[in-house]
Amino acid sequence: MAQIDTVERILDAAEYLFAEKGFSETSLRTITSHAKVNLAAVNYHFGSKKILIQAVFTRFLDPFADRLGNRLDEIEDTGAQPGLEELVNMLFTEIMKVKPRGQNDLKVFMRLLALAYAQTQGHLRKHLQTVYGHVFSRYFRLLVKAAPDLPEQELYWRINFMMGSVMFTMSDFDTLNAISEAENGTTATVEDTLRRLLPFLVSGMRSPQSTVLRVENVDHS
Amino acid sequence: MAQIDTVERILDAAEYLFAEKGFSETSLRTITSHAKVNLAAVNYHFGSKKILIQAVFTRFLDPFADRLGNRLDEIEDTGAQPGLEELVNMLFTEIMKVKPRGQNDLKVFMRLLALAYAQTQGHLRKHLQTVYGHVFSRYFRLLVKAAPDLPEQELYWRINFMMGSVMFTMSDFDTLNAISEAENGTTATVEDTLRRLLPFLVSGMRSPQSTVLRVENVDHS
DNA sequence: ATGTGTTTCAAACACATGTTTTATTCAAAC
DNA sequence: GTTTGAATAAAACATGTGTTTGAAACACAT
Repeated sequence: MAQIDTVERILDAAEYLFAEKGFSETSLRTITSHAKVNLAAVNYHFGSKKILIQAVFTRFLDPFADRLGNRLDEIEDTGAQPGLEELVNMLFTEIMKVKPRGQNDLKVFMRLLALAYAQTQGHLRKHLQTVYGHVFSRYFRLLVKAAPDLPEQELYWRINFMMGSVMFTMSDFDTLNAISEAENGTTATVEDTLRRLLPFLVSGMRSPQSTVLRVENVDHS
Repeated sequence: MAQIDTVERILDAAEYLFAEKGFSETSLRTITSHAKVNLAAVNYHFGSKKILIQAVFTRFLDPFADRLGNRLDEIEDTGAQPGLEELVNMLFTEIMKVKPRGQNDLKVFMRLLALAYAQTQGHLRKHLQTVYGHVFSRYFRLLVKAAPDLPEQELYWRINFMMGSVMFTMSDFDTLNAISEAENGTTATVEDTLRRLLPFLVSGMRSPQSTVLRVENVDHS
């Protein structure tokens, strides 16, 4: 094969540009010219733009899900019962291990994840659900076991509150960081910010239920 | 003028469809046919699609910002120093007062807000910043005063963690609620979920700073 | 060298988009 | 009744899109 890295170059450019502008807003022509590749190469190698989008996610989500799965295996093997902080910390650690592709880095990874949620790209959500749903279900089950004894639906929502903090913060990281620099002269790395997130999230998960809602679920002690 | 409500009908349809699919993914033809209005009406009444997008936000953000501003005036007049929980509660209360337009409701409002952040629609962010930046700055300053004595940049990030939880949860509310129903047979209203958010966020804001940042070291190579 | 299957390339295709144009309709003012 | 200006309608416009085509270039085994 000539130009063995054509596929990789397309993926690198697509990854970067998707994170920058979104899926619909990034044309194949922008991608291919940025990757210094012929326009037809995308449809030749991938088949369609939809499949290219999925391929971008697969490339960094596959090893991520694998590593997360291994961690979960270890936990189940040792029969350990990790606590809330330990679990969140584990997830963050695996997130930070995501390998930068080309000039792309962790921010791109996080922004793509957030876009996958926000942008109503129906096929993408379905794709990610069927491919990675199993691993995340396992992780969620551990979270449920580790959480303080709250009603299941309370826990469910709190987990999503957590996800929201992480997704939003990371996807808008560059903007937020720029504002931070302008206002108090400090900048942060993605790792710094994840470390800041950890106690925030753990405290949120451990917070008492709102009194209004606790009415249905009275504790007479 | 004939058909006095043409503008309103366009705004109703656009609001609903933008929230459903996103801005780039919603064509003017979809909007006008949904609003039972001629295609050219959008450019005649608004000038361009970009301006239509901004108009959709202005219509529900103007009264919202006004009410929030009034609340802030009251606080400054009385010289009160509201606490964290009080402040967040105040914001949520104002959010829940946002009037449904046509068949649209609070979910549409929240989803549009989240889209404004996620979708890199540069002109929108700039527009919202210049029009509503002042009110939100006032609110943020109150938050800073109400927060426990943390370094300013710590506070800054935590406020954004909060925003993330709210935005993400509300923008994906329908999906999350559907999953909740499938898994434990319970559904929630937007109001329920905001009430659940309140203690979660307040606890997060009050969490101790992590002294030892115990995220494992990672080598990217 | 030759032949073969793969990859690249320029061009064209079919279609959807936002926008503009031109003509028509309509309600109210004179 | 006529006139005037705004609102609507249908059509065309210009452009950008994802995709397909068919020929050329290429690597490589025979």
